[in-house]
Amino acid sequence: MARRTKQEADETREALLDAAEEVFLERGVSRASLDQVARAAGCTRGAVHWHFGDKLGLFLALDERLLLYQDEACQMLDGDGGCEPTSMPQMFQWIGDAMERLERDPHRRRLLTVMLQRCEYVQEMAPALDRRRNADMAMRERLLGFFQRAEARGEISPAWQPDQAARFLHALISGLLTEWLNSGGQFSLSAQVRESLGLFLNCLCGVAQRETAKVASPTC
Amino acid sequence: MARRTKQEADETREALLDAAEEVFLERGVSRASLDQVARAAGCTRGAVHWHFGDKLGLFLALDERLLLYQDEACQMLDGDGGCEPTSMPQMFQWIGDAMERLERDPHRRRLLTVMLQRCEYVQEMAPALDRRRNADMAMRERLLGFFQRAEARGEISPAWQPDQAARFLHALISGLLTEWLNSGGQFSLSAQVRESLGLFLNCLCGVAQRETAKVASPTC
DNA sequence: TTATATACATACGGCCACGTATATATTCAA
DNA sequence: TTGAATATATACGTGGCCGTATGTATATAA
Repeated sequence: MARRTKQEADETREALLDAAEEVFLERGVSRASLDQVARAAGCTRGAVHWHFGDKLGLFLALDERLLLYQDEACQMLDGDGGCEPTSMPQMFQWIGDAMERLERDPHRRRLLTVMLQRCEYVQEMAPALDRRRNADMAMRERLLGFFQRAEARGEISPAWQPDQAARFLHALISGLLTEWLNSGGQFSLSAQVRESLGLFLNCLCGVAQRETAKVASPTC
Repeated sequence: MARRTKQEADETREALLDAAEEVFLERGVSRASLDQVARAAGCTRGAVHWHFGDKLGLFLALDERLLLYQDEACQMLDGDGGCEPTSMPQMFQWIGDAMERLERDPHRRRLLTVMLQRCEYVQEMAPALDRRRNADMAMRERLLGFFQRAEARGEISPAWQPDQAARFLHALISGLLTEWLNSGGQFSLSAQVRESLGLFLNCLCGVAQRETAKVASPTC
C-alpha cells in the first residue's frame, strides 16, 4: 500500500502495540515473531519495521506504554495535582485505590504480566528493567519522606523507624502484586492490599485509631 | 569419543547443568543456544541431546535442581526431622536462617535468578512455574496451620486472624525476595528479612514479649 | 572374550525469523 | 501541479540453531 494520513498511521501504530501486547503475552517476547505481531494487527512486517525499527524498539515502546504504579505513587506523595495526602489513613486509602485501578484495567494487567513474566531481562532488554528499578527506588524514597514527616507529627509508633516502615511497606506491596500475577489473578488485588494495609496501619500507628475504612476516596 | 564410565557420564551431566546455569543467567534461556551451553561445559551438543533430549529437558532438569525455600519451610512446619517449631520467635528465627542459607549459596541464587528473571513462562515452560506456585500454596497452608495452633495457645493478638497473618507474612517474604533479586543483591536478604520479621512479630504477638534475637539457631 | 549397550562427537538437512532492499501508492507541501 | 517525503507491502538473501542420523570407541555384562 501507500502513504496513509498521519492519523491512520498512528492508528496502525497503536494496533501494532495492542497486537504485540497479546502476542507477547501468549508466546513470550522471544518466541513471538514480528510476523505474528504484524498479522495480529492486520498488516505486515513492513509496518513494524517502519514504526519501531526492530523487535527491541517494539518492546521498549510497549514498555513506555505501561503506567507504573510506582510513578503514580511518587506523583501522589509529591503532592502533584494539589492532592498531597496529609494523614496516614488517607495515604493508605490512596494506595488501595491505585491497586484497584491497576486491577480493573486489563490493558495494564496484561502489560505488567508481559514485563514481569514473559520476557528475559538481559543485555538490550535491560532498559525496561532499569525503569522499574528506578521507579521502585523513587517510590521508596518518597515513602521514607512521608513517614519521616508523619513521625515528626507523632503519628508513628516508636517501635518503627521511618526507613524500616518504608522498606516494609514497599516489600509488602510488591509481594502482593507478585503473588497476584503469579496466581493469574485468582484473588482480588485491591481487596488483599486494603486488608494488609489496614493491618499494617494498626501496627504502625498503634492500635488506638482505626479509621481506615471510613475515609472516602480522594478524587485525584 | 566413546563410552565413559558411569561416574564420568554423571560428571558431564553435572557440568552441563552448571554450564546451563551460567549461560542461561547471562543470555536468558531463549537466547542461549545448546551449542553455547555445551561449549561452556567443554563438550558438544551431542552430550546435551543424549542427557536431556532438548532444551526444554535441560531447563526442567535445571529447575529440579533448585531447592525451593517454600519446600524447606513446609518440611520445617510439618516437623519432619523431629524439629517442629513450637514458639513463634523460633519459627521466625528459622525463616531468617533459611534466607541466610539461600543468600550464601551462589548456586541457588543464580538458579533462582534464572527462574524468576531469565525465562518466559509460556506453554511447555509452565511446569517450572507450576512447581513454584504449588510450593507457594503449600507453604501458605502450613503457615495457616501454624498460626491457628498459635492462636489456640493465645499467642496471637486478637487484631490478627490466622489466615490474614499467613497471607501477610507470605507476601512480605516473597516481596523481600523479589526486591533482593531485582536489586541484584544490593542489600543483605537475611538481614532485611530478620528486621522485617522482628517488626511483624511485635505486631502479631503484641508488643509485650520481645525475645526474637535471643533464641539460638536450631541445628536442623 | 565378545557382543551389545552406552556416551558421546560429527555431519547433514532444513526451517524460521530477521534485516535490508526495493516497489508502490498516497499525502502534503511548495 | 508536481516533487518529495511518507507509510506501508513484497521480495530477497542469510545466518543461526535445532533435530536427527550416523560414526565410534569403550565399558560392561554374559
